[in-house]
Amino acid sequence: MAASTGGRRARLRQATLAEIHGAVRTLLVEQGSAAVTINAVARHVGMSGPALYHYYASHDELVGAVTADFFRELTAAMEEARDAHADAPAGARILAACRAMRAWAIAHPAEFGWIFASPISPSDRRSDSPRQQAGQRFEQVLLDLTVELWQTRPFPVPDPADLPAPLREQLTAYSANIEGRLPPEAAHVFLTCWIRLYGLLCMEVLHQLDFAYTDVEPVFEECLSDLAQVLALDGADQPTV
Amino acid sequence: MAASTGGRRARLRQATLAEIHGAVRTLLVEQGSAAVTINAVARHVGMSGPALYHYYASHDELVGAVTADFFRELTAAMEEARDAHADAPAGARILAACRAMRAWAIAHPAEFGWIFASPISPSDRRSDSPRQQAGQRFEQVLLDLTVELWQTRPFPVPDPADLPAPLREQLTAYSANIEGRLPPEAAHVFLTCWIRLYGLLCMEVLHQLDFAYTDVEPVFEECLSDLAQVLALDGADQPTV
DNA sequence: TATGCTTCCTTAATGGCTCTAGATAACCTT
DNA sequence: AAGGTTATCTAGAGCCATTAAGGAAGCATA
Repeated sequence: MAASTGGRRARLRQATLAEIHGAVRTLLVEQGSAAVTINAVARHVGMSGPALYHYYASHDELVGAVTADFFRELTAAMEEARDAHADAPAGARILAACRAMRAWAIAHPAEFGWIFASPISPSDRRSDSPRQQAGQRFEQVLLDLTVELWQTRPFPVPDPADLPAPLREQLTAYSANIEGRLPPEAAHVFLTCWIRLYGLLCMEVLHQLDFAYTDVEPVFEECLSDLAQVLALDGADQPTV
Repeated sequence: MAASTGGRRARLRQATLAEIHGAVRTLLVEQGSAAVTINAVARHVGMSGPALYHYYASHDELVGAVTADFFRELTAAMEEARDAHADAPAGARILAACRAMRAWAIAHPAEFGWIFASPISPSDRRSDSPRQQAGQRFEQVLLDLTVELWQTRPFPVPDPADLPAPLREQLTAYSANIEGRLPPEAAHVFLTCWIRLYGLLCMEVLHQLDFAYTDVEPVFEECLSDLAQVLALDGADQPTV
């Protein structure tokens, strides 16, 4: 192995990688997922086919790498929204991050499709793949914000005794998995909110709502205000429901 | 064109079509979406490649036809659950149909993936494609039940004046689209419930919840009881919330 | 400076795919 | 029996992913 950072070769390699990723994205956006073939990408960057195998071991790996890019870009957009008003309360920053997520998804539907609706190739199941790592960092954004909210102004949670045992066990495991930063019942509220938000976005981007809506934005906003209520973000010190 | 029904030829053709669909499904389930190629399907039914083009004009059309099958099978499963206790109140039958939907999706994840997460090929965008027609019949099941519920024991709806204008306009259009069987504000409640349910199922089947849950069933049940509350299905004549 | 290793790229080739074209047999109607 | 229809075949063009084998250029060290 040569110098992995800094050297001229390494810089050139990075530039080539960036060019390859750019070509993949262009093909995806302009001609759809099926147009992203090794050969087409290679042609696009002025190489001939097999040369790409010096950068990625397979078509799947290339797709996984670019999908990780998309994940990171989405994450960055949400972090930027979160940090735009760093002094605002956690609740406001949660909403900002959620809106940023949808804005990115709407602006980049093809990319979001790869992030979300991809069958997740076997090679990307291993948790050390770039794709999985980017996914974990993505999840952290809203989790971090929710933890902060929980610590500064805890939201109402159900009595754990009211949760069915199988659910409670899974929540306990998840709570441990995030190092106890949320207790199981708070994790439950977090996951519930997250599922509603992400599920709605997924349906919108996959065109499952076309039969009823031409513009999902108000639906999304209503979902957000539902969540604000669940998380007691309504400005008052205690919810006045 | 020869006789389109009844004749011996027509019967043979139907049998061949069924065999083709069966081969597609077997390949999909056992080896994944990518294994469903024209050639592999043809081999499976003992034909050689191009012969399939006498039944379908393209790979996309074949996939669309089988996806429509899946849609119809899912619809039938829900209708069966709905009709199993034809004398039960509409609310109970709604819940039964929802559970049947999830049961089918869990039992047939690959098929559900085609129904839900397929990019919807351009040829299937036309509303007369078998795929779209099956989709419409599918939507009707829960819509019919909700209409019946609305007529027999109306659920609480928001004041239309509280809905933002853009949303209200879309709901009015949708209400007209379903021939006014639900007024816009009731349609809003229906769509909201529908989105939560379908969105959750979609996330489960696409493995987007694996990071937190190993068994989504209790989450689904909690979602259902949320919906039961929204639709005031709780047995009392009026919700006691 | 000369030698050899590494990196990047090429062409050639294999075997798969979709889909078209043309030919052939078998079947149905008249 | 004749003519049209239907179902199938083989051949082939033009894609694709991937492997193999080799060449040129940069870099490092003797």
